[in-house]
Amino acid sequence: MTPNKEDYLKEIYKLGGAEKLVGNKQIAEVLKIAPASVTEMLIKLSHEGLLHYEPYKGSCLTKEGLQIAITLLRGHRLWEVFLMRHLGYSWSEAHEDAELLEHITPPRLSGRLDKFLNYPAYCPHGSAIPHSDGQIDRKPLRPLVQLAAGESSHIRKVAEEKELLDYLQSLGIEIDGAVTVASIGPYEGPLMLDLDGRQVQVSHKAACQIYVDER
Amino acid sequence: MTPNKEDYLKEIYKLGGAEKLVGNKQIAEVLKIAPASVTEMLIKLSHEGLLHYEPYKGSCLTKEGLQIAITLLRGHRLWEVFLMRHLGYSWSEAHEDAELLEHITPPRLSGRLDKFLNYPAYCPHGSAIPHSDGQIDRKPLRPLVQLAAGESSHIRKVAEEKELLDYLQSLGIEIDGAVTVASIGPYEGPLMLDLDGRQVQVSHKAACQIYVDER
DNA sequence: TTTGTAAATTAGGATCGCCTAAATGAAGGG
DNA sequence: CCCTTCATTTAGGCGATCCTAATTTACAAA
Ligand SMILES: [Mn+2]
Ligand SMILES: [Mn+2]
Ligand SMILES: [Mn+2]
Ligand SMILES: [Mn+2]
Repeated sequence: MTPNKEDYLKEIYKLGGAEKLVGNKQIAEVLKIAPASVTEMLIKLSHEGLLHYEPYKGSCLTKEGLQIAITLLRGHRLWEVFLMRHLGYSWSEAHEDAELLEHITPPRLSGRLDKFLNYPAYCPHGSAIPHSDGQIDRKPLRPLVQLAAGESSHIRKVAEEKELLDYLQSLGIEIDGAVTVASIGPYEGPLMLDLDGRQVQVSHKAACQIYVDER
Repeated sequence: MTPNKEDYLKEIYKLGGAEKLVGNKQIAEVLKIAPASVTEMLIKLSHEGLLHYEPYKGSCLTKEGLQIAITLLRGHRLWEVFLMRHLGYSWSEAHEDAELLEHITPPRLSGRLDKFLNYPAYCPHGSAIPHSDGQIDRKPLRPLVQLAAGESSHIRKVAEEKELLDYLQSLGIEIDGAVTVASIGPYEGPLMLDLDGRQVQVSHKAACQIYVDER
């Protein structure tokens, strides 16, 4: 296992590779690697038994590949908690450095870090932290953009992308904070939100990447 | 810069490459890489301006190479403090995992870790932690094995090698602890030490790797 | 059914960091 | 000063991972 192979597995997982076939194109895009190189690596990973590869169709993770992806996500999210809680990192900084730390986090380290942090259930961006046995507590969520004007809910998760994270943090958006959609601009216009009495405007695109409780 | 190039620079530094020329043989040994491969890499690193390479003579670090080596040592030792102080690692475990963490520790991270740890001066094994400007507070030390029977001093540092660390920690040897050499076995025989009233026997080889105050 | 388009694969190469085996240089003892 | 020995370098290769360009396949619209 090398850091880049780990990233292949992790990204395939994030693209839904635990349930369905993921196309090479998407993998090439998120990893910023030429499609031809992705084909090559996928064949190698399938020979290693980490994923099922169907030429011209796509790939999905095997049990072993899934295990590696989840272990990686666990390390990533635990580090994010540490970096924000104890070192004063911002949302995007924590995500950035955790991207590297995740690759050198053997079970001994993630286990002790987990204990030190008092077994956090979620990363600072709201994603569930897998347990050491690979179990993940999922919560059903829907994008904020699906709420109708006047509807209220609680922000539970935001997508992890540097620019988005900096944007949302500068707006003062917080995980588990209450939100009410005051108004929705027409033609994918901005949404006006009420956060604990504070009025905040967010773009339609950002609202697609913010998740709130379902129902 | 890649992790292995960083390790070349770090090991050259530890072999004295900041002051004198270091031979390829030694570098090959500590890195467990074939001498031919070392030659090749040294030439590459010299083209990158990180060290001065004199064929058949040896190498010494340039200012830039030294900077990288010291930054690496700083990250390594700060992580060791964190791992032992907060995660309950042993001497050898801390050294092992820090070996990996050091390579993914940008200044932002080491700076904040340093602050979180309240600016420790030494790693758990007694080596000085370089400041962020590269400054290192040296203390003059001599190996314990140089003490005469009856002489007393304080243990300030131990060499960082897995087996040695496990051995010394199992004996209850501690940095900054008082030590008196009770007796010295003949012909490189074991030393009997008095540690705060406790009698402990250590091998000659180990006594070569334990450092106490000079004079 | 044909065909255009996007996705995927194949072919051919480059670079990096490592290896073994063979050749060469340096340096001290005789 | 020569020779032995050990350190070092050179030569030739290998596997991993990435690339570009060319070709093939899949799929859906016409
Ligand atoms: Mn990563
Ligand atoms: Mn996160
Ligand atoms: Mn290292
Ligand atoms: Mn140390």
